[in-house]
Amino acid sequence: MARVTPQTHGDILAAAARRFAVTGYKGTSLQDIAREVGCSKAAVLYHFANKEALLAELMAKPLDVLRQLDEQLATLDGADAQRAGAEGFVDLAVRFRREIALLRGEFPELLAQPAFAHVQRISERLIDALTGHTDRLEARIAALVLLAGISEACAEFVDVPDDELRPALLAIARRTLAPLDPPPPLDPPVND
Amino acid sequence: MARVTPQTHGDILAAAARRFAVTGYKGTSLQDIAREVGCSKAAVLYHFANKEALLAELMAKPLDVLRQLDEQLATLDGADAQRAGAEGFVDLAVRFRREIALLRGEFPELLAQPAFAHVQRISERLIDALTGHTDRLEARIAALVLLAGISEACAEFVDVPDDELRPALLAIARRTLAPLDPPPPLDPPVND
DNA sequence: TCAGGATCTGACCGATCGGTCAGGCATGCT
DNA sequence: AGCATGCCTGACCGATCGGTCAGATCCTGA
Repeated sequence: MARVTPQTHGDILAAAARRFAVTGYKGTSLQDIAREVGCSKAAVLYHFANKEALLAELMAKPLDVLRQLDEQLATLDGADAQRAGAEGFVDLAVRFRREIALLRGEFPELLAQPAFAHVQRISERLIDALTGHTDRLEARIAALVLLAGISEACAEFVDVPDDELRPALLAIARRTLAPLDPPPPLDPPVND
Repeated sequence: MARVTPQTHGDILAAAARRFAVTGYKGTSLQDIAREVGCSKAAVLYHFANKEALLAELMAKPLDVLRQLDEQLATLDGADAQRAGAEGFVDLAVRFRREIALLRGEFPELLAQPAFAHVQRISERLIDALTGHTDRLEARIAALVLLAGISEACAEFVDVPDDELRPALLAIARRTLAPLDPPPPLDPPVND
């Protein structure tokens, strides 16, 4: 057998990303990953404590960026929050679209895993920002449509270059989000 | 002949729908379903040939409605197709949101199953209709964002009454879809 | 040269998966 | 009564899952 160097760690990570993106987290076995790398399943578990650790390492960077976006949004309000939330999430989604692809709707279950304990609350705050911190039902629905749609589109159009995907998604986001009642920017909106 | 059969068949179907919606298709075992019904796993497999047959029966009606929508869209063009596609899909998604919820991102894999062989092509034609049969990239992305977003929103807001969810989604769809009423003469306008 | 750590393997584990099977228990028909 | 049929069960099957383990192989430094 091909005896390879410690790049195996990275190889395993890359193979896992590829398989997860196609067959999902639950739908991908450690055997699948090992087969794609060309090593034994035991080798995979030598480099990673368990299957969840693999996922956690794959998602570490995007989760960190998401956390930064969350912090930034906490300082904004109204239309500013709306705009920054949309742009921030589009940037994040485009940049990490391969990582997003591998979550493929397993979100509800994966969020229950320890590694993603905080993501649920962050995404709720993100939706809140996208509504401009209003609580109108349609605004909340629009925000969720947008987040889920962008995620899915990024997973689907992995091969479209960033500089085509990003402006397209930004234009879509601008249209989708309901404009706050006062359209012009300089008016501080009222919070409840 | 048709004896007064216990409602076990329907009970199993309902239990499966509930479990699938929470833990997904792959994430739900026949044991789980049997436990929720209060019968044996073998009883589940007495009423349904296999796990896939359970899913197929759950999705039969929504799939039929989707097929009807596909037929209708084949007769339309341009803005008509766009409008009919959006309204038709919103209606379908709202009406069958519980069924949609149970697909929870397992779409890519489930579509590979025999029962859903044709769905892939239908959804491609639906996206095409939502673009007004243009092939601009942004229009295609917008259509996919909308379809995926609506599906997810319907799965998320299962408890919102139809007469609130439907108009909200229609308004969102109208905003999200790129307008093609003024036919694109030359270059699309550059923003920013 | 050789010790020792890093890397990797095959064999194996218990659990659970989807699915099969023979038979038990009612009930209704003749 | 006797029989057939619909409904359901527990026991069981092979496959696969995530994960463990003892040891083989490699590389490096003393």
